[in-house]
Amino acid sequence: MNNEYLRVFRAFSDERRLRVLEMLTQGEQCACALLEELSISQPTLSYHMKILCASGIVRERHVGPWKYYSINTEGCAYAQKLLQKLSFGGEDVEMRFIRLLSRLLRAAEDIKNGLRPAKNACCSCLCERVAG
Amino acid sequence: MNNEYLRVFRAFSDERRLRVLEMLTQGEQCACALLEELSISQPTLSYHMKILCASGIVRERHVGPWKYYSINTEGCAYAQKLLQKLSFGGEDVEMRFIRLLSRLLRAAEDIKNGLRPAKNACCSCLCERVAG
DNA sequence: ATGCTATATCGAAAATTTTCAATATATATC
DNA sequence: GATATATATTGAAAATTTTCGATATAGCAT
Repeated sequence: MNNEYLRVFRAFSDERRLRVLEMLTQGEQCACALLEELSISQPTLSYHMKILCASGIVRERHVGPWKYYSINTEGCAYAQKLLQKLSFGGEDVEMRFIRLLSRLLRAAEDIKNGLRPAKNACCSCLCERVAG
Repeated sequence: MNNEYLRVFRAFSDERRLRVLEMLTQGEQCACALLEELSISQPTLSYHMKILCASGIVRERHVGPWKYYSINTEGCAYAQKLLQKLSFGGEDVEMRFIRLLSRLLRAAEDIKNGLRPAKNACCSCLCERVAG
């Protein structure tokens, strides 16, 4: 499976990162503002911001020694797209049929060879076996 | 922060769960089909399916001793809504202003008392201090 | 009821993620 | 240059998540 999804969704799977995102919805924030609000150490903030930026959800901007963070609209749109893809998918009926068929054929083979059905042989297969 | 977000997004933050979701986009699948495809033990599948169902992303259906899983469209729509909320947020300019103001006031207080600026006093404060 | 299969739960080990003190790097000021 | 501040990195401990063997529960068939 494509780890693209993981890189993006992982950003949302930690309470501190979610709080950062929540703060950023109120507009651009500098690192020190975030540090003040969350009660974590500076290295910990750095760690989380790296993950958020790597996911594309957050954008960073340097000004002298400081760093400003803001929501990256493009990255969020991409996350939306990935989520949508997982939610509704390709409706690939053909692929689904092929998979089911291969399971049925395997089961039929077993029966022909006088073997007992394998464990976890699946409902569909068993039903077909009964029907056939 | 509301853990609602965490419960939903955590569902997407594991490779095995993402693979399950990917399979479910091709239509309803029974537990044994998932077990066959992923190379994990039965208790592990059970563990992941519980998380997916608890998040509302996946729906389960019993048929005799078997269990069928499918994408829960409502749950996904909800996830979309949460993601959108985090992406664009409330645009609460007022809140942002209040926070900035309180930081400035604190800095001003420090200066009045002849104190040096605290570490991590933040760019905004420093700028204002220079300007004022 | 007994035996069989599918799934769930428990508990401990394994793997991963998060945390922070110490330290490094980068930028600005003097 | 030296000094000070902001952020990054390292490395090891702490916390959390994932994994699976053993076992429990539930449904079906004989």
